[in-house]
Amino acid sequence: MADQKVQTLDRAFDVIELLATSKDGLGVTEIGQQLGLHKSTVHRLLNALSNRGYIEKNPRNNTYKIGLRFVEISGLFLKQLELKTEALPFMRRLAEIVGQPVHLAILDGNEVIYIEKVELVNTIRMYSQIGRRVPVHCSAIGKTLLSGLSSERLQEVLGKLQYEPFTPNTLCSQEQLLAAVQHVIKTGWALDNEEHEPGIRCIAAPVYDYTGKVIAAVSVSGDKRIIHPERDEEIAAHVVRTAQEISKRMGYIDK
Amino acid sequence: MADQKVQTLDRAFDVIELLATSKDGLGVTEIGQQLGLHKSTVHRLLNALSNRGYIEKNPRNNTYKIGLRFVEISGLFLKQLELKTEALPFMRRLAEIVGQPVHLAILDGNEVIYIEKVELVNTIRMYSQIGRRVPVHCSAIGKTLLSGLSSERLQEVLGKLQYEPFTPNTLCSQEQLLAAVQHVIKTGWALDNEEHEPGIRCIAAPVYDYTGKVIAAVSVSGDKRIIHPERDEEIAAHVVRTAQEISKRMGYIDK
DNA sequence: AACGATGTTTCATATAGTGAAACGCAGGTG
DNA sequence: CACCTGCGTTTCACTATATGAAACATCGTT
Repeated sequence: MADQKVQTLDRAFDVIELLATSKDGLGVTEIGQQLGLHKSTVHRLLNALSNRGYIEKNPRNNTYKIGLRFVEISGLFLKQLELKTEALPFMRRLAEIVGQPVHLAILDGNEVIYIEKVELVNTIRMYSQIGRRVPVHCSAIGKTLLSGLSSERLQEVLGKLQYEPFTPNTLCSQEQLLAAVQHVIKTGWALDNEEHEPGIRCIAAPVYDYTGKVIAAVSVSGDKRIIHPERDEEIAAHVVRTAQEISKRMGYIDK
Repeated sequence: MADQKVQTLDRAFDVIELLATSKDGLGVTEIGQQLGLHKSTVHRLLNALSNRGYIEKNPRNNTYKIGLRFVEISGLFLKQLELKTEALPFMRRLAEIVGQPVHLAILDGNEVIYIEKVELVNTIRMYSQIGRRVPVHCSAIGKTLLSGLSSERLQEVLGKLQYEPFTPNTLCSQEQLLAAVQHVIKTGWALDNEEHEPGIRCIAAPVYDYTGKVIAAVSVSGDKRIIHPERDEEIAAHVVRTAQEISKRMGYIDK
């Protein structure tokens, strides 16, 4: 049966999860009392787990806490995570919810590169393609990625941009773009209000990894009649949640 | 017996550790073959672990990999780590190896604050005290902590320092201090060559946490006849190793 | 010194975990 | 299309492992 239990494993992880939420470490008897296990059972499990480093004993007061081996296993796992692989299921779900194409992109120098894209069958064909570069200053994703830069690096990038006007709405100055980036920092999401293509609006949010850095941005794009200004907050909420879920997959630890 | 095994736990963690070092996920039969376990045993363990999220199954190709629950447990643990608690055993060991007082300090604005200190019984009494602030520009710890700042923040701090000369060796200019900080970045450790107290030399190295940021510095201080220039590389190696061990405890993931 | 609580160890016993066997399924081949 | 192979999944008789009651060791408190 797929949901068959293994009693010893369940007990061991009950112990681990209890210790993970306990700040000061717990003793054998205390753990047994909180989990309804005999103290000799707890003692045996703790010994086995500490032999492998998943739990550590404080010999001064005979309390146990989570061991470094958890961090090591987690680190091994995080190191080999592939953003696109982790992101895809969440992007698909977002595409289904909003009914519009979803992109994942990163910053490369002063440009945005799309690295993943999900679109449903009967949505309008976006010009965007995986691998395509788009300008930072007039994309929601660009502003989002800029929001993750240090102030110094941001100034450097802003100073190098060309501010080519694509539409009447394109932000054409450093001041305007800086204000937009600050808005992202404040609200947690960015808007492209027909700034790159006439009739196309876009909403994006940042993706973080375990170091707390912005590593990518995820976005929804579509015709202005669908990504209508009245729906901005609603759609932004979906995009932000998707970005948060991807961040969690990448090991981001909430403060 | 303290090293008594719990077979089921050991088998489960063998599976976990195999998956942690396998990039693409493994199937039931493959895991069984590599660990010398029957595939029905492996299947049961995988099911139990995936029910709790410690392992995840890829339903497309029936392979298993480490699950997000490991990252969550690790995150819970890392969030509540206390630097001083984790650092103390390593500081004690360093003090025993070098035979001199060992400090742990952080940056507070433009000053260094000692937050922990270990000294052996018969070492010379340092003026340093826990809680004491010392100037950034003429301490090994100060230069180490400066090395962890962004370029912009570093310039900001360097611009605000007073460069009060404590000894003939004190670095008295922004250029000198910047060069010293760049030396730390390059070599991984910093030297106070009688820059703060006549006759006292000091060697420090940076401590990182799981985000990859410099959160503290650890140092050894002593009389110049003991912390002799001829011993700098040797002592620096010990200090760097101690800082690396503390970093590892704080969840730092090596690249 | 006595007591109480906790941690540690022992060992008889019950049951949880094991693995052999069988079955289901998917992909490859002729 | 039928057959074969390998893998994943499930079943169940059996036994080896994990359990917990009891005893012992240790430590802090009175």
